[in-house]
Amino acid sequence: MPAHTVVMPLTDRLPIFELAVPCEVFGIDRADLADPWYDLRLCAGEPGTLRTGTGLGLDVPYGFEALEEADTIIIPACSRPTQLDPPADLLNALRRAHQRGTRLVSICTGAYLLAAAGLLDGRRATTHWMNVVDFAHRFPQVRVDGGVLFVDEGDILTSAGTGAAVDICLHLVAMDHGTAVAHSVARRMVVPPHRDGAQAQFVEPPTGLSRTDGLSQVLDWARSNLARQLTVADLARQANMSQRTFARRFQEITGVSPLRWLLQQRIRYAQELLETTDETVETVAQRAGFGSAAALRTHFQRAVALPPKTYRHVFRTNQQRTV
DNA sequence: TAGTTTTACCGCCAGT
DNA sequence: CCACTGGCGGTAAAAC
Repeated sequence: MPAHTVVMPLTDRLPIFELAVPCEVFGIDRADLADPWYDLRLCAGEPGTLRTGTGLGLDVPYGFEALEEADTIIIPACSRPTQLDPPADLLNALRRAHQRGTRLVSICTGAYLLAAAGLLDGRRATTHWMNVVDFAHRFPQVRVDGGVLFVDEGDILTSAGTGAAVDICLHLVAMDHGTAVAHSVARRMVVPPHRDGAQAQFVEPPTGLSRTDGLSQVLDWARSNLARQLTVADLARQANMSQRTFARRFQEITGVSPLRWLLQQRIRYAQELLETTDETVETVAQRAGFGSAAALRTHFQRAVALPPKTYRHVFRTNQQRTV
């Protein structure tokens, strides 16, 4: 099987971080986790040296024609002038790629290019929260959601600012190679496992700590006690809050309701068990805190779009030591 | 697969 | 007045 080709079109004066994250995830050979890993190519429209927003010079090996061979195109953040007046040849290349069925992914303000190409019309999308108002004004046909880390529409994915680049890249790895591999990459990058797309673009208040602290302990506790079939009432008790207040704070901080979050954790743990053990679906269901295998199947099918057994079959094939 | 019981969610509002 | 908590009840969702 040839490596999945990821191509990133770069534009002048782009910020460096959103460029660096996909390089870290896809550009390093991680054949020990999944073989082959990805084939990452950087391309640009302008000949000669490209500069990042901070003035660093980049020699880019490919032109935009490289986009034609991409399985996935990741559009990193771009400078304000590029947002307002994107290169027409790049927009055309993106439209053609979309027609071919290429997976398109934007990071941060890269969403401006997808929107300018008309590819987000009528769809849900996100971008950096600081740009949401401007974006919505410029592209009223796009249903922009400034409250999530990323939006996965299947063939087109858009992610929020800066740090969310990590989340969406790991999300792509999880879809292509399973959650265990994505977790390994996260561990090597020394970032938390992987946040769900629906999670809020939560920004820690300047004074920090106290607001989230009580809750994050409860989340850790819940994650390590999944098998106990915890209810929302149990979590509220653990947090020392009334159920009403707990639900409210939970929603504010994680962006999802308590039960949704619990289900996400259970699904994710079930995925990991399916990938890394030979336990029966019944046992996996128990260990992940589902009341029955039937309940696991229902939720698993809805969240992952595959039945548990099929999922195991797909992702156990190249299962190996994960660091 | 359908039907019943239990649990969660969220707007509303009163109390601090 | 504001900011927050927490109880109630209708509806939606999950569990059985």
